Parts: sequence; structure tokens; C-alpha cells
Amino acid sequence: MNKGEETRSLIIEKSAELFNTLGYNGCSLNEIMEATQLKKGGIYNHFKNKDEIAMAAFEYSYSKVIKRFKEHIMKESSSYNKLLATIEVFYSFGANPVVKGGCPIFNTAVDATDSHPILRKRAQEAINTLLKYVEIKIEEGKIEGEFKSNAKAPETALLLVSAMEGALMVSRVNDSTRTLRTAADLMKTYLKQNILI
Amino acid sequence: MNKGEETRSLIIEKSAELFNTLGYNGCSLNEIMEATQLKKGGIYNHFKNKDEIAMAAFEYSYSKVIKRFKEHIMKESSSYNKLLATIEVFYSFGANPVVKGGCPIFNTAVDATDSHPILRKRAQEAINTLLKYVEIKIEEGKIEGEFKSNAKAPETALLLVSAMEGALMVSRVNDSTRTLRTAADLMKTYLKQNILI
DNA sequence: ACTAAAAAAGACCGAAGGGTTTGTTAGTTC
DNA sequence: GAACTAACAAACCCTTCGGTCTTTTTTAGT
Repeated sequence: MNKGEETRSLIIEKSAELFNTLGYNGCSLNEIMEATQLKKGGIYNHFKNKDEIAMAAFEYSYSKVIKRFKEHIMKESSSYNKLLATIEVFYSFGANPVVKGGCPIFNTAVDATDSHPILRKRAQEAINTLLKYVEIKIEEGKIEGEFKSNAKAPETALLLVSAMEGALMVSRVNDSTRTLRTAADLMKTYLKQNILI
Repeated sequence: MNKGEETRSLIIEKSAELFNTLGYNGCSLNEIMEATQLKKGGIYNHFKNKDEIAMAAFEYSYSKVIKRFKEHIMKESSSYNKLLATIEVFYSFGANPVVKGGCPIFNTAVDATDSHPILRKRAQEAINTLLKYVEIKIEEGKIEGEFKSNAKAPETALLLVSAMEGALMVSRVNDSTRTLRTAADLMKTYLKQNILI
């Protein structure tokens, strides 16, 4: 990795955190300059405008989120344990964030939905991919005979993701992982009682 | 209500919607000017700065949210039906928003948590009040003998609010109330199976 | 070590940001 | 309806915004 690529990465990493905490409009170029210790020329040598930085930052955050899910799910062999691991990954977004500021996917969705069409579209795709990802894990469990055959995969995936993301926001605003822990445990019980055979 | 109070209300109503859709930083004074058809002087005659507008707008949105909950819950006599009504109120935030842009409480929480301490504090209080409100409804049901005596009120309230708020965001980014409807129905089933006697 | 190319700095720009001040108009009160 | 006051418009202020351009410094290949 040469100097240019290194600097580009630095800009993306630093700005990903800023965008995730402050939002698109709340994060100015001056803040990115401050965080990267670069001047405007140094930054704009790698990106043609702020939008491009924001998009690259989102892709970076998104890939880290997906990576964490995959890593933790991979470790488990049963579908049930994979789902429990999924819940714990959501919990980890509060206790040990991928990028400071909670879940970048939902944050971007809230931030961009009514103000930034292209970013919104990416956040939308990301959320639906995440939902589909969990859904497939449930379907796999049904095929394996681990989960009830009448378990509703899309609905359960939606509940799991919604509840954990909602709880993550409650946790974040209260600056405590307590509620997030509670939600995680409740969802685990839910899965045990409702979809596990 | 004299002219001044009327204009003040107009500014609050219009800016409440702008803040809820665009966020604090995304909503500029120019946009408030445009929406109210007033010039800067006309606006700053009623508020000393943008922060004061944002705070007033939040109080306005918050009171409308609480009002809707109270109205719908009041109509029901049993605790169970009150909880079902609560879920439907969350659903209505997507289908027929109190203020355009989803739930102003959670939106403000996400928007302000890492960037606007005073607004964040109000959003925090609002979320916890909402949680407590639902929690009390569950406690009341236990006292009435309608709900299981071992039902966990704070935990259930958290799950209900988190799931519905999370689903509301999924719905909003997908511009469809479908997922919100699904979450509402799932939560109803959950309550029926887990806390209703 | 030399050089061409890449990277970064730094000065600069117009527009838009929030906020202030000063006139002028419209409402309210008696 | 006169007098007073509240409400609003308009012009203006400084700062910050995102973005451009030119110059200098680093880096990498030979």
C-alpha cells in the first residue's frame, strides 16, 4: 500500500466516525481536516467532493458491520447458535462499536432518508440486505430441521433487527448498554420459545 | 390568540416538520423562512436563536406524540387493549405521522446524541418517559389481574418500544408501512402469548 | 542521485450559514 | 382615531461552508 492509498484510507476511517456520530450535515470538511491532520488540498486530492467521502465512508462502515456479523456467525455451527451470535453482534455495536456512534447503517438511514437521496438508497439497500441475511439464517435452520417448519423467517428477522436497532438507540441516548443487554436477552428467549423446535 | 402568538405557533409547526425530516443541522433558517413565508426579522422577533426554535419545535412534537398516545389509550378500558392501542399508535407514526418524518423523539435522539447536548438531554428524557409510560400500563394490568404476575414490565416495555421504533425506521427508509404493520402484528402476538393471562 | 509524478499545502473564492440592527408597517389599546 | 407597541422586513455583519487552483514538497522508479 503506497502513500496515496494510505492517506485515502486514513480519510475514510476518520470521516466514517465523524459521519456516524455527527451526521452528514453535522460533519464539515474542517472536522475531517482536523481529524486527519490534512489540509483541504490533501483531502481533495483523493476525493472530488464531500459526497464522495461520505459514500466511501459508508461503504467502509458497512463492510465492517457485515464483516463482524460473518465472523461471529461463522464460528457457530448450529442455526440457533448463529442467531444467538447475531444478537450478540447487535449488542456489540453498543458495547464495542464497529464505528463510534452505534450502527452506521441505521444512523445513515435516519440521517439521510429525507435529505440525501443517494446515501439514503445505499442505507436502504444495506438494511434490506441485513434483514435478508438474518432471514436466510432462519430459513437454513428450518431446512436443517432445527427450527419450526411454520416459523416465519422474514417476520422474525424483521423483529430481531428492529428490536435490537431500536434498543441500540435507547442505549446510545442513555449512554448505557444496560437496555441493550436486556433487549438481547429478551430476543434470545423469544427465539427459543418461538422458532426453536 | 393575538397575531404574535399565531406567528410563533406557525414558526413552531413548520420548523417542527423541517427539523424532524432534515435534522438540526440539515434545517437552515432559510428553510424556516421559506416554510413560514417570513423574513429573518420576523422569526427572530419570537426566538432569540435557532436553538430556541429547535427546542420549542421538539416540545411541540413531543406533546403531540404524548397526546396521541393518551387519546388512544384512554378509549380502551382493559390494560390489554391499552397495550394494543399503544402498538397501533406506533403504527400510526408511519401511516399517519404526528409530524412528518416518523417519530420525532427517536429522530431527535439519533440526530442530537453526539452533537447537541441540550437537545439530546430532552430526547433522552422523552424516551425514558415513553418507556415508563408503557411500563406503568403493564404494571396496572398486573394489579388488575389481567397480566401474569411474573410479567416483566420494564423489559416488556423496552421490547415493545424498541421493536416498534426500529420497525418504523425500516419502514421509513423503504417508504412503505408494510414492515411496520408486520412488526405491530408480531408484537401483539408477543403480548398475547407472554404477558396476557 | 536524479527526475517525473504523485501528494499535500496554502491561498483563495462565492455562497450560505446564523445572527444583529435599524427602519417601517400593522395591531392593539384607550 | 390617536398613540403606542408589537411585529415584521430589509439590509447588513461576520463566520463557516464546500470547493478550486496554484505552488511546494514527498514519494517512487531508474
